[in-house]
Amino acid sequence: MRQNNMANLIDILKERGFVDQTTHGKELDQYLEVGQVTCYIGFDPTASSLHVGSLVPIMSLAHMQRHGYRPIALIGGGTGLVGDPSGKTEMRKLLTPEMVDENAIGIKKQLSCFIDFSDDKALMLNNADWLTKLEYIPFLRDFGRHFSVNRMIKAESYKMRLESEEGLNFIEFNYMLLQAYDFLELYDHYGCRLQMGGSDQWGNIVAGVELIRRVRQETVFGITFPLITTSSGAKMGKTAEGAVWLDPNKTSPYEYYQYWINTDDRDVVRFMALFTFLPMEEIKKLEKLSGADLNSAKAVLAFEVTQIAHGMEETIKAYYAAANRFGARIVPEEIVPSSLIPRNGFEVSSISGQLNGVLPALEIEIEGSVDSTPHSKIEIDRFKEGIPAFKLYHMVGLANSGSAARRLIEQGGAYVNGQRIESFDYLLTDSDIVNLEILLRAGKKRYHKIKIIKNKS
RNA sequence: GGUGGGGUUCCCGAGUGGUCAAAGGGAACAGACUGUAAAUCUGUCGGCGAAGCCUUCGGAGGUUCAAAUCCUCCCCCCACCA
Repeated sequence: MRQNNMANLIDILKERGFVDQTTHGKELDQYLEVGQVTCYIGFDPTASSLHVGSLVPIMSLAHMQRHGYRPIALIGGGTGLVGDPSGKTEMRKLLTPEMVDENAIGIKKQLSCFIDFSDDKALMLNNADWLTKLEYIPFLRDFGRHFSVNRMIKAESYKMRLESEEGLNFIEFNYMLLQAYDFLELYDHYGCRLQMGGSDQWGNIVAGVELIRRVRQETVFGITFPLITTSSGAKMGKTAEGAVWLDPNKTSPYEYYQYWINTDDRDVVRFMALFTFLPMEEIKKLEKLSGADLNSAKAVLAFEVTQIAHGMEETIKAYYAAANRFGARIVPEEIVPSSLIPRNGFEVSSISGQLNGVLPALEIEIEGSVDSTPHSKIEIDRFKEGIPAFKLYHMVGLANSGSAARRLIEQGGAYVNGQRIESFDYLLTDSDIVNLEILLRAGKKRYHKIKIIKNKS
């Protein structure tokens, strides 16, 4: 699926919806045509995992690499100690160096799923390596003098904070200089001439571009991505449970798949362009679809996006779990032919045949546990005297408290093995066990399976 | 350091002694409708096996039969002045 035609990368990124602003227009085009491009994006180590909100930068680096360019993922181990105020209404909690280090490790691992770091085809660096060694006075004298406070306070990225109640304190105000210095460092040591980032990073990127012009008399470039929101106006990747993480331990592949399959109709095409590598010609054809016809496109989207983050095996499992629960979707051949999604419903034979050669080992896996519905294990003895439904719902996490579970049940949103339960203290006993399982459902689409195990003894 | 304003339940924000688990809005959850979509309408929205009781209004004390509301000290934020 590698696209080796040398269509201008900018055009490709633009076509797929990655570009908000760029510096320099033509000169940037020329730079990208020469090849030998090294570009970087910074990632904040504010958590041990990245989430869906970081997918745009990640995918853009992946595109860079697919075009033979060398991406640098810069972990903000140093800048994370300061905190970026750009576009934020309030100050972030300062991270301790220990937290930053720990988070950086998790992020490195995740980026490796998207970008190939072998043989220096891409680099992963941590700006703590140089930022923490800076000395204050030399830094101020060498670099501080190149920054105009007058200009800085006019920057859009600080504006929100300057106007807010909370204001902006000095440590945060410094952030821009540090990020500019990063760019210089990467330019000096790795020949990196392109920085990319979210649209809130514009000010920081331009600061780096100008610093390098002043101290090295060289031109470097910047590209920003648009802030991706869903059509209903929310930021990407937020659900009731919080962020949608890329770490399978924080957001299971099943939940991840479900997040994408629940994409708003209006977002399907746009998201497919941004978050998959599927060819644009095929994606564009989907624009004609409307209404329920988009559902098969959503399945493709969920399948592909999950596959990129979690691999084929986990994706198949999530696909099966969803098919079992909500019915399989037939995905016609003409819908995004490049996608490997099973197209004939969910007969195992049809899919394993299709995938032969792609992932030979998979066939065995499919026969086993293909269902990745969230589940927990409970000893059979506990059902001898029975467990009240609202307690069970609380226990397995389908409700956050006993009260929430009562409400859920009293409002008619609780189902045991597909049967709505009428009273909050309905007693679940052995008679509710089917094939050593009990299937709980909350609302329309949250499921939890209880697997019955023998008593420990 | 001085003066003034502020810190309320997930968020915004009302509340200045009992009628306050705390208005209103948003988010969220459930139901109806549906396509695992959106929009809409209805209900719910601190905890407890639910009777009543317990915890909550920056923190710690105090006044009072009664405190988010009054007093004292402390912490934090903002504005202006220095």
